[in-house]
Amino acid sequence: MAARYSVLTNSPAGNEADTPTTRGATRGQVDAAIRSGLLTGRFIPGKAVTIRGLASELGVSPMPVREVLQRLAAENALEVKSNGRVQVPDMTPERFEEVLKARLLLEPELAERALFSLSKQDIKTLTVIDDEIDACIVSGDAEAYMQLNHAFHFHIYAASGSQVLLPLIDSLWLQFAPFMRTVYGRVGTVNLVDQHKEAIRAIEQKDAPALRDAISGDITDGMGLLGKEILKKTTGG
Amino acid sequence: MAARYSVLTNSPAGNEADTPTTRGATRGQVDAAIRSGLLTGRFIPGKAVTIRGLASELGVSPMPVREVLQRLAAENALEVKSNGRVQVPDMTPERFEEVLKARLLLEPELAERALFSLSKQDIKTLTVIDDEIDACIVSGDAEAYMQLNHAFHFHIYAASGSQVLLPLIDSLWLQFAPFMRTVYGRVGTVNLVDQHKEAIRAIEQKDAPALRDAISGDITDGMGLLGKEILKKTTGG
DNA sequence: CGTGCCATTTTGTGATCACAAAATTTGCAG
DNA sequence: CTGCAAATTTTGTGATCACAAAATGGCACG
Repeated sequence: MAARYSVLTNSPAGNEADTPTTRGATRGQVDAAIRSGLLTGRFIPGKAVTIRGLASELGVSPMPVREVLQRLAAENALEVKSNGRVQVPDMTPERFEEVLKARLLLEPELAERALFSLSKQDIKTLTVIDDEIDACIVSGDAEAYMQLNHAFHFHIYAASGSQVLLPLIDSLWLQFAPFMRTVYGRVGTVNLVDQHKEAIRAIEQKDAPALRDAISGDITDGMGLLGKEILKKTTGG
Repeated sequence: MAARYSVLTNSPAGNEADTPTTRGATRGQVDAAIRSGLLTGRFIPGKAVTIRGLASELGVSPMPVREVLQRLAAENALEVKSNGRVQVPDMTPERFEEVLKARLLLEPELAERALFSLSKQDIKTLTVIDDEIDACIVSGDAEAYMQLNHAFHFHIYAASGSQVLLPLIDSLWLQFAPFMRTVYGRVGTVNLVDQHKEAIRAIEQKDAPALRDAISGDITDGMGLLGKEILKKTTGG
């Protein structure tokens, strides 16, 4: 069977106007594809991912996939088992509690650092994103919700220009996102509440403590309550 | 010149009692070698590292080096520039301040989590390490000092059994270690003071707040004061 | 019908190759 | 001597290959 170029690659010889000069373009596309898949929950925790499988699915050789998988394993988004097999890590209560703690330590801090770099245009963008999030919650589109929730948070964080804290938070999101997707698949999205509007108000008023509280509350509401409950149930039965 | 198997590799065909079953042994050795080199300051910030260079230096093919470099780049220990070149990132005041902040947020927390897992044997080990550190400070052996200081901190942190916070802190150390090495090379090690003895005492007495303070103080003393002063000078002239 | 064993297939790993882009050196003209 | 351009070397990238270990499936035997 001829490898059917499925997703984000076209003919490998004819890219003239695309990104011809950029070194490592293929790797970048593979990285973006897998990363996006993890963040929106298209990879199931515990499921093994194979180099050749992803390579043929993306229409590229195994080489760039190998490198990207190593990258993601280094960020603890994927797990390399002792036999070399790569899989999406299973969530455990301990891991979950640690991710929650780390998020609560780092994200409010980075949000505050971004506060005075956020323009009126940014506020408008955040409002648009939050409206779309509300629509996804009622429509029950978990994948779109996750993508937009990520966009909301990282639109704030990215404004900080951070080079250290931001990658750490990136790693955290990659770790809990696949698990949260399974949670939404089980309990739906209607129970979701967010403190995004409080966050937007705090940004408008340049109120740092309020922004910290909103981010903390959003993390606790969206992740803490929901996830802890699920983990209790799954470990119990 | 024939590639002289320099460091940690022997004949590739005769490993029977070593690690024959372990998958990815070569990559693991390359990873350990480069990581150790970064943590002890054998790589200079701003200096480019080449795949083929490291490969021939370690007596392996470029393949495992490529993957390890991608891993370390994902941890922000190395920087992949737009032309594909890989180099040790230069330290900037902004980066330094962020690393310091992140360390102060994460490391006291992880130390506290490890507190009740630290045995009397661990305390003895820490005491031995700290004695060796004192010897290195007076003898001026910066490389050994850095290796031991890392060992001291991570012997505590590792006891926590953390799977999330520990890798984040790992990434932070890889980011500031090469820079700190250049600092010690400039101002020497005699000015170094550490709060390791206070930390050991807090562990003995299972005093969590005291341990947090000791770790925070150690970070501030060893990194904050020294590094900020250096960065001010270098950016000023 | 269950269980252990063997053949087959899948998969990761390390090595090598070909190519293009980038850096470096060389050479020449002003 | 200086500055620019062409040639050479270096370097990263993607692809393919060979091999070993692991997983899978089927088959025989109890």
